[in-house]
Amino acid sequence: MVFKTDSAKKYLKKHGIKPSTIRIKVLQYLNDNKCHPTVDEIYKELIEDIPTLSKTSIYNTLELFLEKNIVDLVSIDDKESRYDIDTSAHGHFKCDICNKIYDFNIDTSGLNEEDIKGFIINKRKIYYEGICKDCLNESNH
Amino acid sequence: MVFKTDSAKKYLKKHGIKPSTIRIKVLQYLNDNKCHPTVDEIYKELIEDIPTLSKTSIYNTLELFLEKNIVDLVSIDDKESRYDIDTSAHGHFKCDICNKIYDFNIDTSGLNEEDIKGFIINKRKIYYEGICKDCLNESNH
DNA sequence: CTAAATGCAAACGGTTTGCAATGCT
DNA sequence: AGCATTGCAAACCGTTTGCATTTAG
Repeated sequence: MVFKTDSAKKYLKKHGIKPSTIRIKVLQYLNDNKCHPTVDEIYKELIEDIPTLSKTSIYNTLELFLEKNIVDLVSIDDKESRYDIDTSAHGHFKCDICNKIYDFNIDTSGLNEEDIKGFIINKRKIYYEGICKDCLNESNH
Repeated sequence: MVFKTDSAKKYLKKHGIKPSTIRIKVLQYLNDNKCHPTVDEIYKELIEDIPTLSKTSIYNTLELFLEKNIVDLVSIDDKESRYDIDTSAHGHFKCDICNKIYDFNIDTSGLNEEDIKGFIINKRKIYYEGICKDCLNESNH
């Protein structure tokens, strides 16, 4: 699903973000690459289109997107931050072998949250680690 | 609950760790301060007892503890790593106001993990963010 | 014209690394 | 003596900062 420039502009405006060139490109990249990219991955891709691009701008843009709640920060990787355009409730699974990150649906509504009753919960981050199916099959060869 | 030096030694040996002075002290610190301390916090405390202590040794020790599975890494704080001597299944709540980290019991057995069926799950990390009761009360004054 | 957005280079800070010094058996 | 542990200093690297430059309405 490609995010046309016009739709991207509208989308940003709707969320109170002035649609600059970089912001539109980053939004489109996130939408086309839902693999929770890092700043570096986004930068390496967009520098092809925008030769004067700086990483600072990527950082600024993602910071703004986080504030406006159109992306989520994924901290499953201890080294660098990843960004997810899918802000709906779901979990992330990281394979210890291939390091791929999988999304998975998770219904947290049934969870017993007695211990933190009366707390305001703004975000639930569910990170699993283990070995994915592909890597398990690989090791059976 | 204080971890006597002898018990700490036994505990380390049982988990295949040679009990050096630093390892014993770090274990005792983690056991006495179950607030998921950072490397810096541990270092600042232990340097009082061991004037020649280096941060590298704290890093080494915690790395070893992680390998031997007697501590868990808590990555709820994006800036620095925290370490938890309680390796039983439980969630962590971080207050956005006071930054305190609360443990809470959570029963993940009821979660629907259909999407990652066939995966080996080694670790489930549950991080919540929001506002804790204390800070909510504070704002009512 | 003006304010916002972008770019650049340096700084920052938690963590890692290589190696020398020390400690333990 | 020999091997593991510890300490030191520098390197590393993702991220932040300050400020100059450019862009857009």
